[in-house]
Amino acid sequence: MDFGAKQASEAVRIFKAVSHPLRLRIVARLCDGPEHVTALAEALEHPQSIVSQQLRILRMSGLVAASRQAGLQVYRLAEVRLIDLLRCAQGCCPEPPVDNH
Amino acid sequence: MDFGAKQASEAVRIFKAVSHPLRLRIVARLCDGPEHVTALAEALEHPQSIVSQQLRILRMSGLVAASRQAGLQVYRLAEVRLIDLLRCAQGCCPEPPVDNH
DNA sequence: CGCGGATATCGCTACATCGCTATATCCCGA
DNA sequence: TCGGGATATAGCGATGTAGCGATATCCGCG
Repeated sequence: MDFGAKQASEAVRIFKAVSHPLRLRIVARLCDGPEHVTALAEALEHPQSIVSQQLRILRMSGLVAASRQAGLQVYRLAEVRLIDLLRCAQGCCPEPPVDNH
Repeated sequence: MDFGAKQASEAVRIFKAVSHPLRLRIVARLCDGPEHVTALAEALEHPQSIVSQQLRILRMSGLVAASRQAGLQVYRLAEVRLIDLLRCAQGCCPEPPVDNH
């Protein structure tokens, strides 16, 4: 498998963004649909300021995007392919045996 | 998609380890088979001390393992699921389709 | 033995990130 | 226009990580 230097840093952008338990869980939640800040903070049981801070990091990394709806700041996934990545990471990739070459 | 706090930190262990261009490229290389330190350092064009340092981190994170063969310290993948993860990251995450204006 | 290549570790400085509190900003409805 | 909920940011001390050169350790071979 070959990662060029440029391709590597691109992938690292993603990996870094989810290299934090709270951020990972935020992203995982957003995979199921948009949510607003306070709801995330409550669901994940973290202070609002921290959640907001991590959302900012995710936003700057391009993983999520925000838009205002009904007075609430709603965040959603900005990179759909994250779903595959997370699913792979989550399932511990139980399907390697399937493809026995 | 649901990541429990425990499951999240487990996944983060992996993500963190590859959240560094050099480490990512090392792991990617090891996906194709074991290699020894100096070969990695030369292939990736980095000083030996740095490669060794990152290998140490990867080793401590449990992503790679080392063994001595013919006088050389040979590193290999320790987590097979990394192959799927990297393949996904490589194929899915890096920049959007090449739309040549 | 002891040399020399291979590998690991150390000491250091610079910079990023963490978690947190307090505070600032935004925006809607009354 | 004002109050207040919703959201973002600033500042802080603590900790972590990067990269580097120098040096220490390991180990097979002659």
